[in-house]
Order: sequence, then C-alpha cells, then structure tokens
Amino acid sequence: MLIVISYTNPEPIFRQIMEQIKIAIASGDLKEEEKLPSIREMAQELKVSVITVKRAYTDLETEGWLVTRPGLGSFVARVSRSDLKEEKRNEIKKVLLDIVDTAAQYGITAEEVAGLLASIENERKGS
Amino acid sequence: MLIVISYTNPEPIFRQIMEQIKIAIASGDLKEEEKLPSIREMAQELKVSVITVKRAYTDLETEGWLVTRPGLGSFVARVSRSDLKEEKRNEIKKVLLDIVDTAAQYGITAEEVAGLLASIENERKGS
DNA sequence: TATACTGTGTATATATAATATATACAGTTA
DNA sequence: TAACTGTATATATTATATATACACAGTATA
Repeated sequence: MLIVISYTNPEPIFRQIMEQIKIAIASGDLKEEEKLPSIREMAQELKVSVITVKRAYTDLETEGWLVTRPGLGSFVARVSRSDLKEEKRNEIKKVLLDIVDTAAQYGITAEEVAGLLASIENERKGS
Repeated sequence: MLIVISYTNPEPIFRQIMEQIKIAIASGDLKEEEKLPSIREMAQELKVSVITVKRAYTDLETEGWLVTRPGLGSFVARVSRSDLKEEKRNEIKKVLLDIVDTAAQYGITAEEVAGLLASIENERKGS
C-alpha cells in the first residue's frame, strides 16, 4: 500500500494516513477483511512513530472502517466500500453548503459558485 | 458590531473573530477608514482575553485588511471591500478544486459534485 | 506439552507547537 | 496627569508526535 505524507501539509500526519487508507478502501485497493500493514511496518516505511500510525488505525476503527485484534493486526471492516463513498458524498455536500453560506455573506451568489465549479471542470478538460 | 463566537466550533476563537470582521467589511457594515472597537472593548463583550482579540487584529493587519496605530486604535484599511470579495472568490475556487480532486479519488465524478451543488440551491429555493 | 520466539497491538511518560490567558508595560491625546 | 489606546512577557492547556516498556496470539521445537 502506497502512502505518502507531507510535512508542509498542515493536516496532521495521522489524518493524512487515515485519508489515504480510506481512499485505498474506497478504490478497492484494500478489500474487505484484508489485513493492513502492521503499525510497526507502516511506521518504518513512513519514518514515523508507531504511535502515530496507531492513532490513525484507532480513529479509523472508531469510525467503523477497520477492525483491530490485539496480537493479530488490523483488518478492513465488512461492507465499508460503498459506505465510504456515501459518507464522502455527505461530507462533500456539507462542505458545499458551508461554501454557499459563506459566499452569500460576501455577496457572492450561489450561481456564481456554480460558475466557478463549472470553470474548474472546463479547465480540466482543456489540459 | 455584532460578533458571535462558538466554543463548540473547532475553529480557534481568533479565527472566528477574523472571519466575522472580514464579513463586516465585505458587507459594508464596516466602512473604509472606520475605527474598530478597541481590543479591550471587544474582549469584554465577547468575554475573551485581550490577547485573543489582539491576535485577530494583528493577523488581519498582516493580511492587509486593517491598519493599527498604537495608542489610537485599529482601522479598516483602504480599498479593502472589493479586494476582500475577490480574495474570497479565489479561496472558494481553491476549495472547490480540492473537493473535485478528493471526490475523484472516491470515484465521485465532477458532474456528481455539480449535481450536489445544484440540489443545495433547489432545497434553498424550496424553503 | 511446555516454553521460548517472533510477530502483533497497547499503555505510560515526555516533548513541542498552537491556542488562550493574566498582568505589567508603553504610546496618544486632552 | 487622566483615560483612553495597543504591546510585551510569562504561564496554562490542548493537540500532535515521539520513545520505550508492556501484553497478547500463533508457532516452532525441546
């Protein structure tokens, strides 16, 4: 599993790890019931403390994406793939809602926000 | 000037203050050259430390929205209103770009994101 | 079958940086 | 000098990250 952490990224390391594991699950790169690298393995690969990786795994378990068994390892939880995608959709919707509200306070209309989004898609197609 | 801070909001207090001052400037509620409440006044109103308000004012000055004169007070900088709106537009575009990228990693298309945004607007009109 | 080995996760104590505070200091004007 | 203004210093609390010592699970082997 390829995980890359950035020290310039203000996001804490354990969250960067969490996010990339979620993406691995959502993309099918990590399958249900599959064993993840041990916290020591991953800590060594990322040149990061074991505790930091543990924090990422523990939080992912709390959110229901992993199951950890002491002495055995951590495993991808059941039925997490489509759930993860749905969770992300809701998360995105919440952020969009916040954007529209904030924009309004600055006198930027919802139509204008939609226009910005459309311009991003067009620029993407162009390249 | 009405500012409301929330302790459940994970955003630090000084950033909540900054954001609401920016909105007051963008909306014209605070005009160019106008004097802001003294840090002590605002600290007392918000039941918050003077240092926290100072931090907000100092950062706003660094970003160019305020000018502070020791012994006199803090004042809205010149030509900040339209600049602020433009800055916000750029900020929003950056966030939208990030959303589209992240969504793609979860197998959510840009069209789907646009759809979510459209649904928000529709729900708003409905209410 | 007992036990030692090697893998796994866990708990405790510590360091550093960001946020928020209280209190003492200094500039401006009347 | 009085009554405003912002500023500087030292301290507390919380989040993030770490090192090190501990405990659990499976397996090889004496």
